[in-house]
Amino acid sequence: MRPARPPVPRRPRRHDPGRRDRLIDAALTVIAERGVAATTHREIARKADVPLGSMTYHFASLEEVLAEAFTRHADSVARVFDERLSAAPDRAAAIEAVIALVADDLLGSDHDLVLAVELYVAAARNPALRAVTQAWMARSRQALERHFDATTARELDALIEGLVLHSALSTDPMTPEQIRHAIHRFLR
Amino acid sequence: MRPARPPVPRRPRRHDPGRRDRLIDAALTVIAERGVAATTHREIARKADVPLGSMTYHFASLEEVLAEAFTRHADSVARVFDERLSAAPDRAAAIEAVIALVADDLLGSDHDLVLAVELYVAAARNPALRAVTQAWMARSRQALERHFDATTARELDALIEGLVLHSALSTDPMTPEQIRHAIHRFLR
DNA sequence: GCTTCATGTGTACAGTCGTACATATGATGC
DNA sequence: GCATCATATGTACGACTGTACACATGAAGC
Repeated sequence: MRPARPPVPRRPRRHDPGRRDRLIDAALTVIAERGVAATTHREIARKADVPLGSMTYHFASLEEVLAEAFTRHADSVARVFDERLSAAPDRAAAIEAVIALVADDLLGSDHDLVLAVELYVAAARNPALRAVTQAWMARSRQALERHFDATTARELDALIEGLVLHSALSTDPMTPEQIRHAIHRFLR
Repeated sequence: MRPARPPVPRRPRRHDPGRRDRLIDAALTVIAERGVAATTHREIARKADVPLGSMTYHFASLEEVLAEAFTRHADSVARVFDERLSAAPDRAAAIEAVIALVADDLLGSDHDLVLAVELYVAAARNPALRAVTQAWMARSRQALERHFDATTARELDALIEGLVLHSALSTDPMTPEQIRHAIHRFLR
């Protein structure tokens, strides 16, 4: 008799609803840890512990994965932004909310920090991602406009961006007190 | 007789001193046009119109090319920064110099804009490039300190960063008047 | 003029990539 | 139970990558 075909260790099929979601999360993890440049089908699949073929089944292209991942990330950051600001009863509280946003939420997590910058360069080349970025910016500006006039909101948004980016790239990041000082100075 | 080996059109050897410099410039062009991710030995060689082998002769690795390119770019931007600010006789002129820097130099050239963001993400993963970024930041802060105290210089530097980045990514970039307004507001 | 060797040129190689696709399997609706 | 088909899995393919390297050539020093 012919020997049974050699025992190719085919991994058992898994019932895995929500795998697509997990893949998007895995993609975000890979982007944050390794950068968009190193974010490949294979790397994401490895992180999520699924076979390569699963990527092409759930996504039409790598671009689609990136777009979905960044959209999810921007949504989650924007949500925090909204919550912090809508919880502020007055302007003074709003200023504190902004300071907390920058010092705690944005600078508190290297993860988020890197994701933002990665999104920026990706957006520079990819129209779909540029749309994600713009929706994100519009949303945070809108949140600021709950408490500040449109011009102030726009300028403040830019200042926040600068403070975060500047701190992110510095070996000597600004302290929360320095952040507070800069924001108060602008809004004084 | 054996036919002469088919006429492989070997390109004539060129006497080309300064080729290494041209390659670094070509690398900057490729980075600006296509992004770090698409910046390959072959792409740079094509842009500079030299054979692939020339890349590995002049540079030990692609990383080395990127580091040299970004260093050159940072130097050239920092030089403009220095010149604008050292030409300002007083604080009022310095403020105008800063406005001109942002509105004309930084936002005036998509090229420079993209290079800055590309450098930021590359720096996030590459220690050599992080050093380049930090030297650049230190230098621009130092230029600002000709006219402003250290704290103001640092905050202003961050604001500039934010204004530039924010405008770069927006479909609706700030006008020079809006830039002027934001900077005056901060320094008022 | 001859030698030397820095510089210039072409090509090969092994690895990784995105994507396509053939095949397997079990949850679901009947 | 049975059929269906969305989902899961493994693999193949051509394209492109960084890098190594063999060979060519002519400028520079003697």
